[in-house]
Amino acid sequence: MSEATGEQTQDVPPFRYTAALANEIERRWQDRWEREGVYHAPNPVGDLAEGEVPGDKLFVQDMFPYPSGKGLHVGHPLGYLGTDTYARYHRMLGRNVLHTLGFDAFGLPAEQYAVQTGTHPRVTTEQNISIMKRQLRALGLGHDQRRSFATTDPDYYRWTQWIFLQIYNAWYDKSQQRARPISELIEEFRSGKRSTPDGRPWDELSKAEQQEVLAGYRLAYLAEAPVNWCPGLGTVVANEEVTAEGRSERGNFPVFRKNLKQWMMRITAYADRLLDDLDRLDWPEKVKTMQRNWIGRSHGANVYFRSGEHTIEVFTTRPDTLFGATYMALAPEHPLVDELVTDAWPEGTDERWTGGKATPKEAVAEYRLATSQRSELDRQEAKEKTGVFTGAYATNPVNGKQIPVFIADYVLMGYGTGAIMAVPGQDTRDWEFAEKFGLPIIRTVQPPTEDFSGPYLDDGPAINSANDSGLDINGLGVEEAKKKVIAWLEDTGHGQGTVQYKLRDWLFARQRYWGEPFPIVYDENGIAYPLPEDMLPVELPEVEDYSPTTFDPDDADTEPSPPLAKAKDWVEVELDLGDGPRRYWRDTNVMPQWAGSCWYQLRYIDPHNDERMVDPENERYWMGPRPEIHGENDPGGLDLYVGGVEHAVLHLLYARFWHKVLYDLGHVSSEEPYRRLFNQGYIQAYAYRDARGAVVPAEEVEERDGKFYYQGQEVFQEYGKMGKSLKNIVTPDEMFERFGADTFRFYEMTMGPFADSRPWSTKDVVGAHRFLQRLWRLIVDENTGEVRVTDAEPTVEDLRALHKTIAGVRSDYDGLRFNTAGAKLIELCNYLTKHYGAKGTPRQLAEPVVLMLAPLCPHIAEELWSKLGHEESLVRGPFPEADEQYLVEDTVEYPIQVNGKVRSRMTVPADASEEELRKAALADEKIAALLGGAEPRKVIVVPGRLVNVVA
RNA sequence: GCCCCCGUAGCCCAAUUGGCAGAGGCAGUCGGCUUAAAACCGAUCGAGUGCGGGUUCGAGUCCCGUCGGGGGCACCA
Repeated sequence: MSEATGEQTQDVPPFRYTAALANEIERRWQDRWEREGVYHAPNPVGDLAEGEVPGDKLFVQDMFPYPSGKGLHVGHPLGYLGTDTYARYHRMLGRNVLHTLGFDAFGLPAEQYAVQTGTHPRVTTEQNISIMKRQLRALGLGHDQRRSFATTDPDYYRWTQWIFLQIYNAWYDKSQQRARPISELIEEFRSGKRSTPDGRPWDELSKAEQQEVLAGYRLAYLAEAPVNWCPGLGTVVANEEVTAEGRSERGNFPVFRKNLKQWMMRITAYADRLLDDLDRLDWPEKVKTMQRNWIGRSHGANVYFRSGEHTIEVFTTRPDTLFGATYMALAPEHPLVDELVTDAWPEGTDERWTGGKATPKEAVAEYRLATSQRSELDRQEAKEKTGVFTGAYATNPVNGKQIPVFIADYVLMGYGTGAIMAVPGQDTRDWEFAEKFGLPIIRTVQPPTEDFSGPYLDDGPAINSANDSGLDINGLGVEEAKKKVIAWLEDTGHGQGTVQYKLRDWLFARQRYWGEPFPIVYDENGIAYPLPEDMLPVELPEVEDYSPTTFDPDDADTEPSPPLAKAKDWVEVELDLGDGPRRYWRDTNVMPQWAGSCWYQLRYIDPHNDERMVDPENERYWMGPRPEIHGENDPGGLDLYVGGVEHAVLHLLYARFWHKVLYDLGHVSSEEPYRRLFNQGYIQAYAYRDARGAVVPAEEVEERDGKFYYQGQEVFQEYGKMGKSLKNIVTPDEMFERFGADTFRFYEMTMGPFADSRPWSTKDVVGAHRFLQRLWRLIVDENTGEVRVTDAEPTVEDLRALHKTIAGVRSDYDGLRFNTAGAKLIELCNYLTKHYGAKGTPRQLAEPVVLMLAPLCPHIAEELWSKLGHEESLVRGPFPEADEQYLVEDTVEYPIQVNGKVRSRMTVPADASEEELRKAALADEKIAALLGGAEPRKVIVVPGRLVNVVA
């Protein structure tokens, strides 16, 4: 059986472009590229400078990969190949291109492995990085390797810590809308320009009191904050890491709200700028929308409702509906509830309001207990509105009406003021509540129809909205009505216009080992001290056990104890921080994984600089604003950032925040890190399950007549991510072995639009392979290995085909349309094969084809280029230019339509005027016959396209 | 529940942005090479654009409705 394969290979011509030959070529060129440093991009200054740099530059970046130990599947490199192709194209055009790839190497998998096996996470991480580097190298990526690093390198995280200190030592000056050094704030306090909270002079405050005041301003601050404590993991998790069911995304353990002292980042100070500057970015609209929703700015008003001697403050985005407020609802946790609740039910209290209790106090206590016992899941899934009356009434400021005050769990303490004015006429939740509790419903916006039922949420003229104190908004639209009501509230002292955000401050601490330690120590009184720059980096200590202390997953009354706390010798240090040698205790938290990826683009620019995070001159060159190219509003940043849409909110928002702080403090010249963002699609794959629902190996499934079979049994197709559990993984290594890297690259880049997700199909890869074989054969004799190009002059037809392709391919590469660029190259190759397959290709045609292919398939292109007699690598071009004279045709064939349907065709000179086209079309026999002598009503002439006769 | 994206040959995808529905690949069919085969070569077949309306001289493209697939957010006042 196996003998057959041996005979097969004997028949293959010795110099055919096979996988084996491809592999040999690829390895050889990868070695040469590395040896010659062809992808090195010079900097203006510093250790990577080589004299004058070209003014024309391009900074391309892929989203930071985590070096997983599992190795890559064919879906992973998609983005890297896209940026590589784009970068190569621009490098060939003569631009200075910065493209490299580092590793976001702190993270949980290595730490969990350490917990299980005792292997140091650094060991695992370094192994994984070297595996990944080998795979990336085999793809033929044109990275400047000198600029690669991992976030776990002390040389890198030294600067992550340094940036943390910059943020810690800064505050947000609202009047100037920018961050300033904390020292300037202290000076304002000291000089009395700004008064302290209790009015005492600054220097009379104790150190602890001063620190407490400053903590209210610092952009990185310690706060007793409600956090998501997960005893099962032994750590606190961010909101984003908690599932809708109130459990940890990882491990699926219960998560409890608990007050703990934690590092926070005051990202909310930047909410407006983060929102407004989205307009200056060249990003997918989808991602901008997601960020806008996440920041969630809403304009509205805070309104004061008097209830006895208390004032209940509510936030509303619809102050125009104030006349329709028929009750109030407070979050059950609202602090005012205890004060408001009355001893007895007012006379005639509706039974539905009492929760079946004898007094409001009992009802409130009961309801609060019930609420606290319900899980997040229950509260979210509950469709039925619940609540109880507090016994208290409040006064609606616009009309003096007394309205009942309820507590209800659909009101959240964490949003707005934790209290709402309920307007059933214009709010679905309030409507449902009002119906259930028999509360009045007053419409204050006119619905479009008389028989409209339910709450009306859209715009319309205000009704029932006027009082005797000078407020009348009847007839006004929502926006105008809002403005007028806000003005009235402010004039009369009943409220004021405000802005609310959904965005919360960023919880910036993890109780883990494998992360950046904080450059902070505490004295015996718990006062925090930032370490001076010369004590950086604070390196991770060795520990015997990498796990945080975990607890019974259901025990909410436990406290975090991070692994670093176990390194006693490291935690307790004697330092001289200016007050002489004293004893301090290190912070035992580490930074979250986002920290390292918030600023890595800056380090790519100046990876070895040990004086600064990045030299300003280098930063300005690679990232500075270029208004002359990108318009006067250009914020600067990367020229192209490519990655999956899954990072639309968190990573991209956090990185923008850090970058803006660094900009405010004068460390960078760009206002945004990523000028242009592109989300590549995902490569997915089919998977198959048998009748029992068990997954079967996708590779062994056969298709017959639209049905699928595995070992003779019918199986059923589904579509999803590549992964072990679906048994549908295909690896780049398999593809290299069967076809070579260039074939793999070409297939992956041309199987569909870069932005779209699409299914992998191994059987289709052969198409790309055949194309490269054909192209190879145009230039190399398969039997002798000799170059078979000729000095023959190409025909005009040849040149038309060539230059049309050049123009198309250029614009496709520019627009990241690699699939259509590839199709155009195949088309040209097929044309050449047809005309010259038998007699050898004119050099004038062969060379441009090779050059145009180079961004997609660099190895085979280099090999052919060198066979064509060029000693220099084609990495820096040239790239063919289209000659206009071959792009215009002498004659054009026009379709002639009658009433939009093609009825005839004509060939006319390309420069025919509209009038000539019109005459020629009407003179056409078939058209004349169809018109039957009648005058056409209208003739539409679209130059270059068609003529349409309207009969 | 709300928001966003996508439905074009058996399959993956093009279509100068409102102007002749097909560039390219896979599969199929026919032929060549071969004792035979194909991860070889050549030729060829194939959809009126998910469905229903509308605007227009003209709609895959714009608008409305609907069905299907994917993604994001979610008692956010």
